[in-house]
Amino acid sequence: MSTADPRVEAFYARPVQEVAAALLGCTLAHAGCSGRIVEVESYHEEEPACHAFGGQTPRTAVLFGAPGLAYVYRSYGIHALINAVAEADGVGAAVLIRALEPIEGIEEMRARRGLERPEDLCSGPGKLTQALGIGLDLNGAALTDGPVRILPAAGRPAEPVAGPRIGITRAVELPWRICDATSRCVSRPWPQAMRRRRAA
DNA sequence: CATGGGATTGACT
DNA sequence: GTCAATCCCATGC
Repeated sequence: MSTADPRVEAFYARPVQEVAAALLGCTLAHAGCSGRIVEVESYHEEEPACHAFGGQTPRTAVLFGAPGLAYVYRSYGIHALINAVAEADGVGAAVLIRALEPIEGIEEMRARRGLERPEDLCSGPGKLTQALGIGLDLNGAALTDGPVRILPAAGRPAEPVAGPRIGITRAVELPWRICDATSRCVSRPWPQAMRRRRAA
C-alpha cells in the first residue's frame, strides 16, 4: 500500500493531518544521523497559522510545491525548521517535524548540540535540525529520494496524543499537534494526556 | 530602502 | 516565570 510508505510521493498526497499521523514512528535520516519521529504539527493554507495562509510568496513557494518535498525555513533568525510538504501540488500544506528520538549518529548529534543526554538532542524543532545538520540549503529537496529522507515506521507502535500547536498566535484552538505518548523525547510543554502517563 | 515580525532556544531572575 | 539573540523576507514609504 503506497500511502503507508513515506518513500513514495503518494504517501504525502493526502490530507495533511492524515500525513502527520502517518509520520509518527517513521525515521528521519540525514548524513548518517537518524531518529524516530515522535512529534509533529500540521499546517494548511486555509488556517492563519500557516505560512501559506494568504497566498504564495518566494519564501513559501516550496510549501505549494509537490508533495514529499522538504520545506526548510529559518525561525527567529536562528533555527532551521523542517517540514514535509503534503497534499496536492499547488496546495500549501505541510507537516512540521517537532521532535525525534535519536537512533543513529548519537555521538555526532552530541558534538553538534554540545549536550550529552539523548533526550535533549532532538526534543524540539530547532534542536533536531541542529543535531542532524539540516540547513536551509535542503529547502525544496525531495524527502522520498534526497539527502534528507523519511523511512517507514519500525519498532514499537506509536501512541498518538493530540493537542494545540506550540509557539503560534493564530488558530491556537486547532488540536493539530500530535505526540507519541511512548516517547520521552517530546518537546515541552507535554500534552495534558501525556502528563499522567508514563513515557517509556 | 527601512522596518517589523516570527511554527525557538537557552540563560537568567 | 521572563527575555534577548539573530536573519530572512513581507510589507510599506
